[in-house]
Amino acid sequence: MTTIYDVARMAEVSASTVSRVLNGHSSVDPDLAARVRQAMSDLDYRPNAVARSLRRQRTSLWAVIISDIGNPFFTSLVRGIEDVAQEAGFSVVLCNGDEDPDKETRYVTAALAERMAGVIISPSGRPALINRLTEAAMPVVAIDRQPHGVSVDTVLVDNVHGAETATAHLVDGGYRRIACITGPRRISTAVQRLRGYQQALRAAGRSVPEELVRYADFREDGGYQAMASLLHAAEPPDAVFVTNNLMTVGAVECLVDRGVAVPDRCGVVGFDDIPWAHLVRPSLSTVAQPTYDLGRAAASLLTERIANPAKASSTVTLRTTLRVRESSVRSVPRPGGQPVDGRRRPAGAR
Amino acid sequence: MTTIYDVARMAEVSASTVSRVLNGHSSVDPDLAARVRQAMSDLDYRPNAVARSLRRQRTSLWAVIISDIGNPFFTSLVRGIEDVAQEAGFSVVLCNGDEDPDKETRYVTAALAERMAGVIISPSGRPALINRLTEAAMPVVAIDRQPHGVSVDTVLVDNVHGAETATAHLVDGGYRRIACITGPRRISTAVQRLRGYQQALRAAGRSVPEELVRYADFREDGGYQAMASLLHAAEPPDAVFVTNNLMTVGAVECLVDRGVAVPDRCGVVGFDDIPWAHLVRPSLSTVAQPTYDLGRAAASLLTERIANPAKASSTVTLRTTLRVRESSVRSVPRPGGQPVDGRRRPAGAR
DNA sequence: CGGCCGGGAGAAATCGATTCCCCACCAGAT
DNA sequence: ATCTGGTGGGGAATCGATTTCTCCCGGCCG
Repeated sequence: MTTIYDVARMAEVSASTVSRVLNGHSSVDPDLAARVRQAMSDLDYRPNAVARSLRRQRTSLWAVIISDIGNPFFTSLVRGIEDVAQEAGFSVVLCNGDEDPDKETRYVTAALAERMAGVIISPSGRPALINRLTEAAMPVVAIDRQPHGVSVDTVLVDNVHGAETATAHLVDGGYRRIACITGPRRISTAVQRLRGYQQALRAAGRSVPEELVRYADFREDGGYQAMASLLHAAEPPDAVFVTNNLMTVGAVECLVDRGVAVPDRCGVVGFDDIPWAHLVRPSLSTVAQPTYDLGRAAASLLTERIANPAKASSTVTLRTTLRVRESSVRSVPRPGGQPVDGRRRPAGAR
Repeated sequence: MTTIYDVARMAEVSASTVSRVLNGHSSVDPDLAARVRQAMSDLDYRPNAVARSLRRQRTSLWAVIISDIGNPFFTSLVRGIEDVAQEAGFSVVLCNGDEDPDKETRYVTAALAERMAGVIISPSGRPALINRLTEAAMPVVAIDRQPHGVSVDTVLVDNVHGAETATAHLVDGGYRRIACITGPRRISTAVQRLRGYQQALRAAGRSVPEELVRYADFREDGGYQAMASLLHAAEPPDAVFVTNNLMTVGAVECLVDRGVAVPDRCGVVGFDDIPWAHLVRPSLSTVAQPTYDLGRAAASLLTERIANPAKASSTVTLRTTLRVRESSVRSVPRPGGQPVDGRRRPAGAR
């Protein structure tokens, strides 16, 4: 592996001069600079980023710790981050926390040990991890979820508003008993989306049916179970608002399995889009998050934080968009009516 | 930031001893070791991985460069890699090449500059990138696609066999004019899957209908266009084998848009599973790849290569599994018959 | 004409951990 | 009692870049 000294020897200058050419911090005689550049290309010299990081006490890598690589929510988010990072001269490495606190801890440890330039994290667990980062003076941006009791730059969507819009859409569609499947009480997004649902019902002059609210785990199977439980209620719902994409998939599977026609006997709106929402039959109405822009916003906050570690932390909130598809629009707007064309399987199929 | 010298001072030993305790390479007096460990925990000492890497000339990070973070093929692959990496004491960082040669190049450059311990790459472009890695003596494993003209450890699936099985399944189902939508000729998987299709037809005593083969780009839209083109053929196909997941989605969309009933007027089998294949209506028959095991196999090869850089490179090939769902099984096995219950939309809907 | 200023380049210190080298010490053998 | 062999631990070199310090030289001003 060629070093800066090899280049210096070949160009007949000192290593200091090579470094100066490399970084352009100080002016160098054009002739010398040309010789150095020639030598660098002749030797195919690649600076050792490890040595540079050690001396500079910072790297040019960002760690992006996401909670589930399989959740499509993150794919365009990551693109947004990457695009901004690249403009700012950073490289992005993805760490798959996988909703596993141990794994998440390991990646936070690695980010600290490797002295990465910054961390963008979608915090799945308790706030202690974020504290470890901030205590070590690591620039951090939290994304998607608001960490409790920690002062840190955060990027969120307007969960309350998005949930209100979705619920209001179901109300407008003539659905009368609207249920809600939400996530764990300790997670801010679950709480806020539930609140939006409640506010929309109250705004429409309805009471909030506590017996139609289920707390699940944000996973596909949790959505399935919660939907099954709702169907066993004394008076089952005729519509459901589900607060994340994987649980929406589970809920729809449950409805299909039980032969409940969507959207006619039960309307469905989910929070957070999925890429194949239009392929699923019935296609799913969703509250789409501006994932690419979330990524860009988080990355911008991180660059600012790195440039100015002392600045007060801020929160950026972006708006969601309601995407109305088939699952929330009755083919014939007949409140309480019979299914019209909803069955995709023989009745009674399990 | 506390260093090894702070620990040494507090424990009243030399830095060498602290290092020995840290790494356990040499035996240290138990009393001293205890003092050192106490000091490390008192000071909350975290070794600086950058300094360690510089001295050791290697890091404990693997770069996994995938061609498209949005393709579900990679999600469980990455889990397989992570599980093995963790056992071997490595951390995995994901790099999203995004089918963009420039991005891929940047990540390869970063992996080299950061002197990462190894690289697992799903090569999207030309083999020059892999050469840059091997020339720099970087341990590399290629996954999914066989790079041309480079000697490198590789993990593949048995594409020919998988494609044969899928095509044979369509033959057995009574389909008579079976088309194939494959990928670019320069990509090994596209070629092999096409070959499997051809072999299965010949094995069944059929001729290979060249006019029913389309070369597309492995993207959703490419699949859509190819399917549209097939439907315009003089004698359209009554079944299609599609050689990757995104193109399968596109092909099915096209069939739905044109009101062609799946599976009755046109059977579909795709190569490579998608997580929501069972939710799409009709649910999609696919050739599933053992993605988790592919990841494990790649990671194992990489650990071996790192342990023994001189060993001859090898190729591991894993078997695929045919998942038969609705899209390839006629509700009534009536070769050439009319659609039975296939229409999900009014005929003629675009 | 002399001193001061500033630009440009080399020498050397530095970042923090690892590891080679060597010394001190102790046990066992001659 | 001396020599040998082995072990444990400290000192210092090392990894490869950056950055400070220092020196030299030329130009400008008093």
